[in-house]
Amino acid sequence: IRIPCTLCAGKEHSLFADLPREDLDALSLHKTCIRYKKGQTLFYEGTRPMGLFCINSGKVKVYKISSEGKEQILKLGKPGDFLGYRALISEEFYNSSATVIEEGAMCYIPKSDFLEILQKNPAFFRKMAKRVAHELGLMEQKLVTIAQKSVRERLAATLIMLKETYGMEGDESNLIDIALSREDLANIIGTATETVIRLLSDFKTQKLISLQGKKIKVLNPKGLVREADFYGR
Amino acid sequence: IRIPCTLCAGKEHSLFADLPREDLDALSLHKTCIRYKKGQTLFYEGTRPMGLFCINSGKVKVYKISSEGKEQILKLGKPGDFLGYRALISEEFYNSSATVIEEGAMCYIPKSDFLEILQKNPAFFRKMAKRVAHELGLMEQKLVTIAQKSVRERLAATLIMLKETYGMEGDESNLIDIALSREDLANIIGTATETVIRLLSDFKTQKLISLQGKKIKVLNPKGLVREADFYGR
DNA sequence: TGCGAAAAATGATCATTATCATATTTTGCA
DNA sequence: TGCAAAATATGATAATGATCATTTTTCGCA
Repeated sequence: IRIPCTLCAGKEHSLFADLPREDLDALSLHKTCIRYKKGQTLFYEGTRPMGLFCINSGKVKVYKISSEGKEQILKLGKPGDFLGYRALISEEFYNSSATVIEEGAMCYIPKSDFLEILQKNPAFFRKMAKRVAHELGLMEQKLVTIAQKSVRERLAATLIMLKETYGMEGDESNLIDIALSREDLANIIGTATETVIRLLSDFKTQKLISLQGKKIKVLNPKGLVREADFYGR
Repeated sequence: IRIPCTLCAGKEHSLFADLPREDLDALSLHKTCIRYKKGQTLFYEGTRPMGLFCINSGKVKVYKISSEGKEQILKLGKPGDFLGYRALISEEFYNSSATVIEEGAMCYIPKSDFLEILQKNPAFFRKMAKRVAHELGLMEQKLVTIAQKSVRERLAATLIMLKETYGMEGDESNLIDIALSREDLANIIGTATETVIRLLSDFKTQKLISLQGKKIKVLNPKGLVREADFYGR
C-alpha cells in the first residue's frame, strides 16, 4: 500500500498541497506506509519523534493522559492530516499520544527528510510555522471554552464541530460519520462518560439529535448552536 | 525612554538574544517605546496586528473574553517577553487582548521590520517557529490541567508557577512579586473570585502560604506541590 | 488625611457535574 | 450462533464550585 505522495488522494487538502514535485519525491523516497487497526498507537507521549505521520486513510485521536490517568483528547486526525510536526519543530519529545480510532493507512516520513525539505524550502517552512501558530490560536480558544462553558454547552459545540468536519456527503450530511465512543466524546469535552450519555439523551428528547446505534444525527443544527452559546442566560 | 534593542536589559533572555548587531539595529530603527500605566491596553482581540510588542519593564496580562463576558487569562508577560508574534506568524487578527497590570515601558516594532528580519535570517525564523511550537505544547498542557484538575489543585499549581517565575531575588524568593488581584488569579485558573479567596485562606490556615496585603508568600512549597498533584487521592 | 470606590473576605444557598451502583444493550469473536 | 466482555443507559447520592448577599478592608486620589 505504498502510494507516492504525488499521487496521494489527500494531498490537495494537506500541507503538502503546493510542494514542488521534486520535494514531494524526496519526501516519498524513504517513507513507509502501514495499515493500522483500531486501537493501535502511532506514538506515545514522552517518546522522541523520529518522523512525521501522515494519515492516508482512517481516523486518529491525539490525546494526553493526566496524572490521574484520565485521557484528554486534544484533536482528531482525518485523511490528509499530519501528526507529530509540533514536536519536530519545537525539538521536543512528543507531548501527546496518537491512537487509531478508525482503521486505515498511515505514512511515515523520516525526520531527516522532513527537516531537509523545511530547510531548503522557505515557503514550506513558513507554511508550517503559520499552521503551528494557527493551531496555537485554536488551542487557546479551546482552553477558554473548557474553562468557561458548561458541559452542556461544550457538548453542543462539539456536536456542531463534528457535524461540520465529519458530516457525510449529500443528503446524509447531518450524520456524524466518525466512530467515537461516548467515552471518547467525554474525553474531548472534558467530562464524565455518564454525563455525556445523559446529555445526549436530553438532546434527543429535545429533538436536537437522533441516535442510531453509536452514530449521531443532527436534526436541528440551529437549536444545537443555541445550546452551545447560552441556553437561555 | 527610547533604548536601542542592542542595549536593552532584557535582550539576553529574550528571543533577540543572539541576533546579529545589524539585525538588531534594523529592528530598532523604527521602533517606538512608550510608558503604559496599569490598566492600559496594548492590543485588542479581533484587531489587526501592525507590529510586535516587547516588554521593556512592567507586566502584562494576555487574555480572551468569552461570549458571556468573562475574562480568561492565557499568559502573563514580563520584561524581555514578546507579545503579538503568534498573530503575525499566523497572519491572523489578534485572538487575545493584552493589558498592563504593572506599569512599565513597552517597545513596538513595526510589522514590516519584524517580518523582514524573519525573512532574511532563517536561523531567527527557526527560533521563532520553535518558540510557537513550544507554546502550543504549553497551551495543550494548560488545557488538560483545566479540564481535569480541581480548582484547588489548579490554584496550588498556579501559586507554584508564580513563585518560580516571579519569586524575588535572594531571601525573599518565596514572595510572589506580581500585582495580581484575586480576580486576576481567578481568571488564570478559570474559576470564581470568591472561590480563589476561600481557597487562599484555606492554604493560609494550612500554613502553606501567608498573605501580606495582596502579596502572597509561599511558606511550604512542597506542601503546595502535594496539593497541586493529588491532595490525598 | 479622609472619603468613596474597589477589592477582599465571609456566609448561605443552589446548580452542575462527578461518582458509584446497577441494569441493559451491543459487539467482537471463539 | 452464542457467550463474555465492553459499551451504553439509568438511578441515587455526594461533592465541588458558582452565585448572590453582605460586611470589612484596602487603596487611589482629591
